Amino acid sequence: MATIKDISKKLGISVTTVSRALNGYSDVNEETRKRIQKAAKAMNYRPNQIARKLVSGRSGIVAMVLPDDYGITTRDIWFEIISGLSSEFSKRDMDFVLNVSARENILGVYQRMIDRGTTDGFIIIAPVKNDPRVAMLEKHKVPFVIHGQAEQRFDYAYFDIDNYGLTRRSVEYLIGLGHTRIAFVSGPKEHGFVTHRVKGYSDALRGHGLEPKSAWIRYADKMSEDFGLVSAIQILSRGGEVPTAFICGNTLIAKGIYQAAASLGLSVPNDVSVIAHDDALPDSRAVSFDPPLTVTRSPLRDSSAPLADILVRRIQGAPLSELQVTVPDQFIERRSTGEPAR
Amino acid sequence: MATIKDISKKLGISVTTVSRALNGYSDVNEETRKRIQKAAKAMNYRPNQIARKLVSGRSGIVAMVLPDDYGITTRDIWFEIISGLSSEFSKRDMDFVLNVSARENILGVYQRMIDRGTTDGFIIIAPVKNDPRVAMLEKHKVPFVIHGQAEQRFDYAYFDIDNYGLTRRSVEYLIGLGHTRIAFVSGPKEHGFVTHRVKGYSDALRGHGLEPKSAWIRYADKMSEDFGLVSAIQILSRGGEVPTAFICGNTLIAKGIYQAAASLGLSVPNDVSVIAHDDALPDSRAVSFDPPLTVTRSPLRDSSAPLADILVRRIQGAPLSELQVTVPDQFIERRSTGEPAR
DNA sequence: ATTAGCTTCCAAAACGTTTCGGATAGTTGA
DNA sequence: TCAACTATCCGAAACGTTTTGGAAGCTAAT
Repeated sequence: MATIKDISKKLGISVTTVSRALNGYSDVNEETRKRIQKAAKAMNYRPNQIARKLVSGRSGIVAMVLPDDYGITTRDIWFEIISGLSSEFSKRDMDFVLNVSARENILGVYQRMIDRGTTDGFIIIAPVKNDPRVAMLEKHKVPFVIHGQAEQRFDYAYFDIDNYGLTRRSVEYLIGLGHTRIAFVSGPKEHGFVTHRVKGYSDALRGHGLEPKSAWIRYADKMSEDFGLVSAIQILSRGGEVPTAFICGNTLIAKGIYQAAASLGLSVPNDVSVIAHDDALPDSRAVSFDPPLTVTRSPLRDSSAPLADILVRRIQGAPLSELQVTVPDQFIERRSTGEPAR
Repeated sequence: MATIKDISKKLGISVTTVSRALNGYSDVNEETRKRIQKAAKAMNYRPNQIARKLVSGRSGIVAMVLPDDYGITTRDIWFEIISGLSSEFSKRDMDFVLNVSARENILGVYQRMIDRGTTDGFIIIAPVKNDPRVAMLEKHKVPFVIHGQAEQRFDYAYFDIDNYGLTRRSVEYLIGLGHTRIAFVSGPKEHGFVTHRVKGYSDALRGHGLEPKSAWIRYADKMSEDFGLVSAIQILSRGGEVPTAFICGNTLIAKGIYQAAASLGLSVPNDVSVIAHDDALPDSRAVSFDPPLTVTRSPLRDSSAPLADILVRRIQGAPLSELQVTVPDQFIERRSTGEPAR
């Protein structure tokens, strides 16, 4: 592999100048730069990343650590995230290191990677309250970006959708249709996004003089079709008042609720309206539900590029204030929502 | 972070000796070594991998590139492989870089990674005939290991199960039970493992004076439940002779065949025997089929460690002859196979 | 004619290791 | 006593970059 020295020797130009020419510094004559670039291309020169890292202190390597169980949803979510991130970092000429390990070893993996010091930064997904990963990375001053918001604090880089607003708008929309009894089926309590969604849901209800009922708020360990099915049947077959609408943490839960409704002889949307948040995974398409599902939509795939950007800029030392991004989602009205029966 | 120099300075011992002490060379007094080790621990010294790599010429990084479509089976297979490999390399203090990209860009990704030169070696999975990835890596003399065997050639490192023997034994077993009409539903023709399996299947039949019928050999683009279902129905509802047994490339196909049998009012194993190859993915457990599925079994998970070993040794320059491994599988007789009806 | 400033270049140091080729002192063998 | 070993240590070079701190030459302003 050609090195910078080879170019320098061949052209009779100092190593310094070659380096600076190739790195776009302004203190080299445009003509010399051209010559150098031409030679570099001719000799198929590629900067040795290792050497570069030794002096710059950076490796161009970022990492993500995943649990080997399904996590809160399905492997499809992991895969979607992995795909997006790996290709985004690849575009930026960085290496995306993945480690999948047993949940109980994850902190150990972080420790080892931090110790080895080959990793410029980490991406953290599915943050929980007082996330120990965050604590560890902060302690060692390793840059990271969180997908989602874990804490009430705001001194870290994150990218998130507007979880609060998303349920808030769903509730407003349903109330607008005439609903007053609205259930919410979401994910595990300890996850930040769930907290925010519940708050958005509750605030919206209270804003219209309705008091949220705890029996109508369900927290899944795993946001699956099964959980949607079970929750809906439990909620709908309990004595007394039943909800006329369901808000779902994802489309899988919605699918379970469709099934529950069918099993109970109820129709969507005539008897129950259903609305879900849609991560737009390639496999479960809300539009091909029957009836097509009304959603708040923010494609998971769209988070990859911003996450990569934020992490890169964090590594370069950009101020935190620029690295805290919340994006709006899209509200898509379809046929799973309508006026309540009576 | 403490460096070797800090230790050297603190102890008044040369950098060389510190390095050699820590790396277990014999030309350092045991007592000095103790002192150095103690100091290293006290100062929380971790060798800087990057610096180490600069001199050794290796990066400690291996990579795998995957297509972003489902590939021949499901994402679960990818995830299983990724999990296994990433944790194996992690154990070896190496970084596992993953890149998921559109199928048509994969060669470009390889090219870029090769050019950057930060990758010590690659793992190639699901090889096809005249695989362009193999050609490219060979051309650039980059070490790699193949999961499976792609070619008739034998001058590359690979790890594989005995695909030929696996179908061969399945056929022998079924013939032993009295079957003479046996179908085989497998994966895409261009994949090496399919070729080998078909050969094992055909050879076994011919060995007993039976001629394989091309109508009873099915090649799936995607080894899915759907393909099993469709294939079985097509084969079983065709006029004339129908098979009394099915051999399946994986358990998903078997599941499809179970469903086809049920739909056609046929019983497993009374009307059709079913036997499959089982990669032992955590989600689809052959033992909980109804009836439990007879399989040739070789857990995909078990291939991670050997693959990692082989690649590491390839990178270190071990001779190819030691790096070509085929492992036997386990034959597990369950209740999906029996004597043919008449 | 001097100073200041700009453009263009470069030698050398630095990053943190490993490794090469000794050097020193003590011990052994003849 | 001298040569040959052995055990233990070390200086310096090397890996391929980037960065620091000028230097040289030229132009423009004073």
